[in-house]
Amino acid sequence: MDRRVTKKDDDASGKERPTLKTLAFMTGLGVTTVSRALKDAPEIGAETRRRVQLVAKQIGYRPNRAGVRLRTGKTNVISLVLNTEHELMSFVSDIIYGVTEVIADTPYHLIVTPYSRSQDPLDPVRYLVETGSADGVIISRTQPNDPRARYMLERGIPFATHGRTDMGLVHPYHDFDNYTFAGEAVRYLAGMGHNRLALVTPPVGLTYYGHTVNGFADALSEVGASEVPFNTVSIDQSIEQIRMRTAQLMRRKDRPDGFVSSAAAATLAIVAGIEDAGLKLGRDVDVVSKQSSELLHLFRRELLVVNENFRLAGSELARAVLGWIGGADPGSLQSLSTPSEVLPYRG
Amino acid sequence: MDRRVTKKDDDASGKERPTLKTLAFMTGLGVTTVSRALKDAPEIGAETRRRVQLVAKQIGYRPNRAGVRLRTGKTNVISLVLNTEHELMSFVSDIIYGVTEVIADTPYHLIVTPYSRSQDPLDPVRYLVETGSADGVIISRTQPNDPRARYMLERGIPFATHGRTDMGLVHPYHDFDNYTFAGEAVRYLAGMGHNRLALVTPPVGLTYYGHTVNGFADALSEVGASEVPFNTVSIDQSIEQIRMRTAQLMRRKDRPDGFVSSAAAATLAIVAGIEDAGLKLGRDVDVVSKQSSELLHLFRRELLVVNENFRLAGSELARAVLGWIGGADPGSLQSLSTPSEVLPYRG
DNA sequence: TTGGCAACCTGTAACGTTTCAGTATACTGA
DNA sequence: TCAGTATACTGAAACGTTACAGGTTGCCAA
Repeated sequence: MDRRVTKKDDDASGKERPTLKTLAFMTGLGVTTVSRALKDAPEIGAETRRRVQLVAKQIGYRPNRAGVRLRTGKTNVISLVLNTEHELMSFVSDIIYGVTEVIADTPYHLIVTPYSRSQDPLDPVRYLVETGSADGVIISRTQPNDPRARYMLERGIPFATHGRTDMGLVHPYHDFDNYTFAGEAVRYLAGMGHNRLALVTPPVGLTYYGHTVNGFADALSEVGASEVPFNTVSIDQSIEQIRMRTAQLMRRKDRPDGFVSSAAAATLAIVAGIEDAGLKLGRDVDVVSKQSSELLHLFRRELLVVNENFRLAGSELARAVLGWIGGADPGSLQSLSTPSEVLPYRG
Repeated sequence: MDRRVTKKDDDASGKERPTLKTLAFMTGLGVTTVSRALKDAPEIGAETRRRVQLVAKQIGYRPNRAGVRLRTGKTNVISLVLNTEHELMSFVSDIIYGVTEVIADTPYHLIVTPYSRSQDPLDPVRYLVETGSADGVIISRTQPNDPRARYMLERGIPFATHGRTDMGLVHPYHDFDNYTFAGEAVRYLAGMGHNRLALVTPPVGLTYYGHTVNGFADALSEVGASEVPFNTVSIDQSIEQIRMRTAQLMRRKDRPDGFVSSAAAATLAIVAGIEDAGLKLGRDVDVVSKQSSELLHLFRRELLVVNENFRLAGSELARAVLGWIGGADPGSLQSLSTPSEVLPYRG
């Protein structure tokens, strides 16, 4: 009387999650046939195919990820590799949302792989590749000569970078055109009559540092303005540091009359520093800043902003990796986002 | 001469990723023994155990996640379920970082499962449970009577909620003490001589809406101040809406002389609205606001802030789920974070 | 009639892991 | 001496999937 339900004969019970075996039992077909029917293999009769797919839909069959992964090596996972130590990167959530928007209609899951400042940025990437934990990887904080990109290219794992590299190697990327941004910012400030400009740069070493610096420099000479060196500051420093150094700078006789800032958080600090020095934004000095959400104009109306859409970046990056996984030419999966024009406050 | 490398005999080649079979071959033991030795099973001799573990470390053995998952059902995945439609939730990245901090030393991966406003919030949770995609789940935007919590409790899947429920059911949570926050804010404003206060509430329907409203109301009657109703506004409305409604409110004769705001982004809008109405913060009206990063004092020095640490929330939530997965009593995995005191600007 | 072939379908093995049900050996106590 | 038992190990099976190497029809051309 001890009738235990063994795994063998409860296929039709409907309580357990259905597998191919369940479907095979219900349709009277073999497991192989069912598997093929579900993926529209050509050697399956049209009617059988329909029947299987109907039943599968009815009982809510979903392939077991572990089974597929074990058998095929396909993980259906995209990994977003993030540095967790740069505090004010609120845009991270935008990128994540952008990515999830794109993969929502796919079988892919998004895993977030963190690394901290103390680690080699290559570590998490190496981990992902060695353990085969993802079909595709998205990295940010890209460098001109990026060991992670090189590594993944060698290992043949699809990836996309947020920001370009400069190694003569081709791979998918999405980037914001920071050269144009910095140039437009300079031209705008020059148009307002400013001619002593300071640049708040991206982190030294990242590719877009170079783009920004070049755009700034080229436009400066184009409009005949001069640069007030401000090399001690970059956007991944702390608010306090940026603020203090800005105040120092602004108390000097040869202070700038315009700033170009690569990030909204840094801009808050810059403005605080300007005001610490007893100067007034919009009168003594103007600031053009990138921002990723519409907050800067609430902060100070005098600010001049250029919008960067990180949700878009996330979507483009996801599309790029998926494209590469799907076999597209990596060279065709590169995109560059054009800055909006410089926007003053409009009440 | 067509010596193909078959899977059978390349175990010692060192090129492929090592498996238990590789270890078994190298140590001369059986696969079972190796498996047990690696997890410190008692029936393995001490010396064998050491030997196996040494070799495993040497060749960098890592268990194949798909194999484990298929065999045991254990995914080693925690899922963070997020609403992607609430734009200004920059704190999301803090929560993510908090979670990753805790799971960094574990075999767990973090997957981000999104849902949009149009969907039933139960959908993503149902998906996770039905497909067995995670060992544990973290949800936010918790409601007093939360169908997701009820569902997961029924299905017996470990989870933690950001925010409490009120269903008489016990489960792990982390929450910020918004009752105390609102109360302290009111007392502080009263101490400054304000007695006509408005509350910018959390989204109606979420548990902490109630906490906040109650803390506000109780403290109001305690200090003998009165409420200026501002029910048309809550913090997940758009900046523009909040700003406009605040301006409307502030142009009325019976305008408030103090605000308590539940989120930094909303506070920016409130201040903009106040200024739109031609009034001055710190003279005509004061605002106490929660914030998750140190930005509000840069925005306006007159603001009064209370800090809420979302990175801590993420860590606590991760600890809670892992604890439950590990068999701890869910009732012991609840934590409440106490607000800092109300902080004025200190130059 | 027969051989060939196309169309459809099937069983078996394998991916890497853990669990079950053992086996072999050495030691214990009577 | 011998049963009993503790210790240390092992092979086979199973999780759900896909790839490989067939198998069975039925039809057509020779």
